[in-house]
Amino acid sequence: MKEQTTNASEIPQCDDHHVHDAVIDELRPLFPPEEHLYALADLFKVFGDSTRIRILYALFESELCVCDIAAFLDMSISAISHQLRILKQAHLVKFRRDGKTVYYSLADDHVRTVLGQGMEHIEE
Amino acid sequence: MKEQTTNASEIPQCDDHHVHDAVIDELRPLFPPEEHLYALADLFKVFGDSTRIRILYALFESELCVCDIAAFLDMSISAISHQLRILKQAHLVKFRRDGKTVYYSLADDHVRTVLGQGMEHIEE
DNA sequence: CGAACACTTGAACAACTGTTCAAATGATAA
DNA sequence: TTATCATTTGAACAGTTGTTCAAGTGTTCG
Repeated sequence: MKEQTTNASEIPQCDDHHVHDAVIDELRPLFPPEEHLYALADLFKVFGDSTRIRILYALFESELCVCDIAAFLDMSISAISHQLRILKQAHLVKFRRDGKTVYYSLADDHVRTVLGQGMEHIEE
Repeated sequence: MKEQTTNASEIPQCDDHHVHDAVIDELRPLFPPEEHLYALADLFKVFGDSTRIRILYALFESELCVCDIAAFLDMSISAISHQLRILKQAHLVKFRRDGKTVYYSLADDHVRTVLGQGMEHIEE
């Protein structure tokens, strides 16, 4: 049985590191800052829910109010509103208020690009 | 207090739908098939974890064995192996066995593109 | 003002997810 | 064969997440 390291500071290692150490040493300076990687994971986490994906595609062509999105996706207004807050915090959607109604739309074309890239990967 | 629909088949709706109904009717035929949207969310879900993001960036330059990835990211071999399985299932990484050692690498350039697109969104 | 409407928010709960630990598999060499 | 190394796998557990329900804003109009 292989010993497992419980403490993260004890680095697990292969017994003979031959070439690998060199590759890793070259890799380290090219590696993005940890904070960027966490931010990136958080961004994709927002895309990683089917309700939010469906909301984003609903907004693909034009802005919509919360109520319309809920009707279109056949979900409760509350559920949609909660998800819109998450999309808002991630700067994937923006909104404007007109009287009692709040209209949401995609924040920028970047959102469309990311969705498109992902869809390409799916469809191959 | 607003009534909430518990049953998803009862569609919540704004009282006056004025223009919105027309917009939605135009939207529906353009909307991607539900199965594509679920697949897309599942794909982004895989990107939506910092460990997996770090693994993918570790593989950005060259293939690595499980043990090297674990050493590089300062995590247990078991944890890395579990995540590699998820990445494998999503066709984001591929692998080859050489004796006792298993080498993992990015499945294709699509992965690099998606990561890059996401990173661009972060850095602005 | 008060009523009605559109939306937001907080708490609660079930469902899901990532890591750990322990055990198993696969491959090589003695 | 046995021993050892590299990796995989399953179960369990804590932490996270999405939806619902109920209550709360904010806006308009009479």
